[in-house]
Formats: sequence, C-alpha cells, structure tokens
Amino acid sequence: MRCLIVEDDPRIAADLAGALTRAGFRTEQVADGEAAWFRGGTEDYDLVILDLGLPRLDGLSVLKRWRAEGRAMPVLILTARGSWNERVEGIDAGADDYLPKPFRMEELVARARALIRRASGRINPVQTLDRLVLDLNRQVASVDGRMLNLTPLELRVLVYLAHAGDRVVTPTELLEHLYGDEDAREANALEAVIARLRRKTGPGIIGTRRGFGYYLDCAR
Amino acid sequence: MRCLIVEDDPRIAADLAGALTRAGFRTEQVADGEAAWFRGGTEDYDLVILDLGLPRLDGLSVLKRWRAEGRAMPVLILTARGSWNERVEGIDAGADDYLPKPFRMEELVARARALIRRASGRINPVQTLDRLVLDLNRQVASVDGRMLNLTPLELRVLVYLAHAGDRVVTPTELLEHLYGDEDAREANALEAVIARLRRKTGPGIIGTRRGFGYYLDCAR
DNA sequence: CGGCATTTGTCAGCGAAATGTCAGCGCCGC
DNA sequence: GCGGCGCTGACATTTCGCTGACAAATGCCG
Repeated sequence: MRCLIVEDDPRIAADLAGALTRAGFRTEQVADGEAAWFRGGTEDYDLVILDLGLPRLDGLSVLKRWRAEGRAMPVLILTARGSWNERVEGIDAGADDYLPKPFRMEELVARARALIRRASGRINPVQTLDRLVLDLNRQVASVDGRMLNLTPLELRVLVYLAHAGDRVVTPTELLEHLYGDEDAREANALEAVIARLRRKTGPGIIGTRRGFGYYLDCAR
Repeated sequence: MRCLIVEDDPRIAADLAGALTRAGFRTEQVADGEAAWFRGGTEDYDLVILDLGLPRLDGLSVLKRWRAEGRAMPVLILTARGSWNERVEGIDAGADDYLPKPFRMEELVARARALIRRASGRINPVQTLDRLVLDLNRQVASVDGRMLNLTPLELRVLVYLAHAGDRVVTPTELLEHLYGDEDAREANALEAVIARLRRKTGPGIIGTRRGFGYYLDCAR
C-alpha cells in the first residue's frame, strides 16, 4: 500500500506519515502543488492525502488535473473545520472523501482503509494521444488500433512521456523515474528500452531531440 | 433514483425529503429500525440515508443485517458531530459514507450524488462473464456450464478478479486482499492458488501479463 | 479425542521472458 | 570531415512465473 502525502506543513506531514506508516502504508511526501501533480501523475499510489492550501498550485487544481488526465486513485482531502463549501467543491473536483481539521489519527487511518477498500477495482479511463492509446486498466498500449505487447518497463516509459505531454524529457529524468537514484543504470539501458519500444510502436511515436532528450511525437 | 430516508425526528426527515426531492430523488421514509430493516431488505433503493439513533433497532444493527444479507446499496450514515468512534464503527459495519450533524443540505445532496456515482455498477449476486459464471449466493462458479469444485480461497481469487473486470490485478494487490498485511505469505502461495485454479477452470479464463499481474481473460 | 480428508503453504527447480551490458556503427551538427 | 551522441543487434544476466511434490494446517466425523 503506497500512499502520497501532500502537505506543506512539515509538522502535520510528519504526523500523517507516522500514523500511516504504523498502519502499514509506505508513505511518500511532497510539499507543493506542482510536485504533487507530477508525482501523482507519474507514479501509482493506492491513496493520496491532499491538503488544499498549497504553494505553487492549490490542492483543488491538482486534483482536477489528475482527474482530467484520467488518474483515478482515491484522494482524501483535508479541509479546515466548517468550510462546507470547500468540501462540496472537493467532491465535485473528484475527491473521494474529506476530513475536517483537526482530526484523530485513528479516524484518518480508518477512512483511509475504507477508501482503499471502496476504490479497489475502480476503472481508469483510457488516454488517447492521437495515434497512441494507453489503457492503464489492462496495462496495454496501442498505436493506430494495433496492440503493442509491451513489457512493464516499456509501458512505464510511455506513460511517463505521455504525462509530460509535448515536453522534452531528459534521459537523466527518465532514468531517475525508472530506477531510483540508489540503483542507477548505465545511460545505455534506457537507450535499449527506447529502441525496443520504437521497434514495437513503429516510427512517429517517440521522438529524439539530440542533446536534450525524448518526447512523444504524437502529443504535439 | 429511489432513496430511503431512515430518520425518527419528523422535522429532520421532512427537511431531508425536501432537499432530496428537489434534487431529483423519489424519497420514501421510515422512522424506526425494524421498519427500515424490512424495507431496505425487500425493496431496491439507489441510496439509503440512515440515522443511527433509532427506536426498536439501532441504525448500526440495521446496516449490519443488510450487509449480512448481501444488500449492497450505498448507505450514507448521519452521525452526531464529533463522535468519531461512531463513524469508524459505521464504516466497519459497511457504510459507504457518513455526514456529521448538523450539516448543510447542499452538502448532503453533493455527497449523495457522489455515492451513487461511485456505487453504480456494483456487483450482482450472480455475475456472468462470458464463459464464467459466479454465483455468490451459492458460492459456486462454473465455466461453460460445467461446475467447478472450488475451494474458498480459489473462489475468493476468482471473485476479486471478476470484480476488477478487465483490469490487470497485481500479485501484491491480490495478496493483500487474500491475507491482510499482518499475516503475509510468500508470493509463491498466490502462484500456487492460481495454478490450482487454472487446472480446474481450464485455459482461457485466467490470464497473466508478465510483470504486471493477472486478469480475467473472459471479461474482455 | 484421534484419525482421515481437504485445503493451503512452502520449497526447489525449470524455462522463458525481461532487462542490462557491450561493441560497433551510423548519422547529425558543427 | 570529424567527433560524439545515440541507435542497433547480439549476448549475458536477472527476474518472474509455473509446476510438482511435500509439509503443515484446518476441519470433519465417528
């Protein structure tokens, strides 16, 4: 069970992480909206705890963006006590639950568990990027309607590029995403993956910008 | 959209009925636990609003009885403000959501809508997935009309996969579902179960996507 | 309580798929 | 033309999932 905590107050974040870790979650933290959006969009979490007041990009916008991109993981919003309009907005934006501050850690954990129970088996919409279609439910991709038989690593690359949109992604960034910083690989490992991917997708899907990185050709 | 309101205070019940009717629900009301249990158990509702403090039979017991009988409609519990332990109990009893009193009617409606959105497509007592038929009442499964003599664990795997639809389920997720996080098993335990299952179902039912997980072949 | 049958977990080993590494080459941009 | 980045194919290695046999746990019945 992997959980992303989005909270800018380090004290609260630490409390949350503590309670959830004790409850058996693996927790990761980010403290601003931009980072939250990116992490939640590229990694797979079983649960997200989302504070609304965030620097750089507020929580509701983060949530809306995730849902617009088809990310369907359960999200529990932390709201200020009594701000019922915030709650309604949150639900409309695609939140699965909210918890008014202050709250008991026991309750947070109970609701987290319930959310996950409820959310398991939820459907992730498919992403269509011109010729490329990504279906995270079935873990498959297709180009021009032709199924690609992708390996896990290959699919992860494709999903990451898709999330980046038409932005050029540096090899370093991709390497860091695929493997952590701890067990790094040769830069060539990535090139090999890309090569195998291209052999399956055919030309016109993954582009190279010499000296910069890779991008999704069909996303622009 | 048919909604059952279980509430013994006539004023609150009237308010609820008003708001929900304006929101497009057909509402029906009962004021005590016995009546609630009977109505909810014999009629089909899209949503139940359930107060916990009820005469004759308290709300939690009603809910537990419904769930024990296999009634799966979404239930929104009304709790007294701040009684967080009551909320936890409610969730454990099978509630889909709760709302602390007092609350705004706008919020109730928003949450009711969200609940129904979430609950639509919930499992049917007898599921037919192409060649595979699951009967949860009798706890049996059959393929091409041929009965499978499944063990409890095997059936649980099949039901979970069926619930996931055509989604690919990771071994981790399945393991966590079958056993809790507390008494974990070797990953191989699952593989053994799958193997035995496949021997009984024959080929073409449970598929593997190497590196991703398992899926129901006949659900796609 | 004890024995039997069924269910379930563990182990070791195998084969195949996925991934990493390497060496060499082509091609882009200067 | 040249230097180097990035691509490619071949090969090595690692990981993953399946299988069959056995052991442990569970449950049932007398």
